[in-house]
Amino acid sequence: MALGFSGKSVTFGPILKRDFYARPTVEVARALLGKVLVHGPAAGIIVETEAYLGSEDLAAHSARGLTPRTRVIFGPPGHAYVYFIYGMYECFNLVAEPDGHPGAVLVRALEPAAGLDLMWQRRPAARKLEDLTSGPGKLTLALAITRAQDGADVTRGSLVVRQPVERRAIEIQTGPRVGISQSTDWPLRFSIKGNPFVSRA
DNA sequence: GGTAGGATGGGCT
DNA sequence: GCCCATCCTACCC
Repeated sequence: MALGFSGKSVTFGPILKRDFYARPTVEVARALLGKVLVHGPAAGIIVETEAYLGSEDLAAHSARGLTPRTRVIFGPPGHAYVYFIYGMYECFNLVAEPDGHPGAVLVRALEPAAGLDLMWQRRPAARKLEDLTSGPGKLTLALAITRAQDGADVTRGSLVVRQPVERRAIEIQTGPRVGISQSTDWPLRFSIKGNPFVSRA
């Protein structure tokens, strides 16, 4: 069973190629809404993203420069940046911008689209469908994305982003990012307006 | 309906 | 030693 934006079934189209990611981070963050994140048998439609810029964005991990943890953000686009947070959770990003230029898009929420049984098993704390993947730590649990995928090429392999077969018109809601303490006023959070799987209205 | 507080460990100063 | 790009539970309307 697969859900669409309005409950209709959705199948998956071609994998997004590297040039999709090789452009300004904000463009990538907006363009990812409605695309399908697939990891093995589990998949979800991306409904909420945040852009983290390389320069002057003090909320971005890359603001402190290239370190062992942040090296992937400075590398070629179309790769996964996965980091460990609050001692318990992992967050999944897609690297944007040309090689050598930092920039990453945090995927904050998905609409479950495939592998629902697996997701329920991996998310025993979830009480209802809207709880399964409506947050950055929730969706990595549901899709079994861990630091083992840090640096993975998302244009090939088992962790990829696909075009939905049916393109639909969506309205993008823009606002400040969540859970940060610096650069808090920048409008770098994007979501599909009205989608019930967004982490916060 | 709402929120305060705790869990838990890696990264960097 | 402090700061986290978070989530869940308990408890209170």
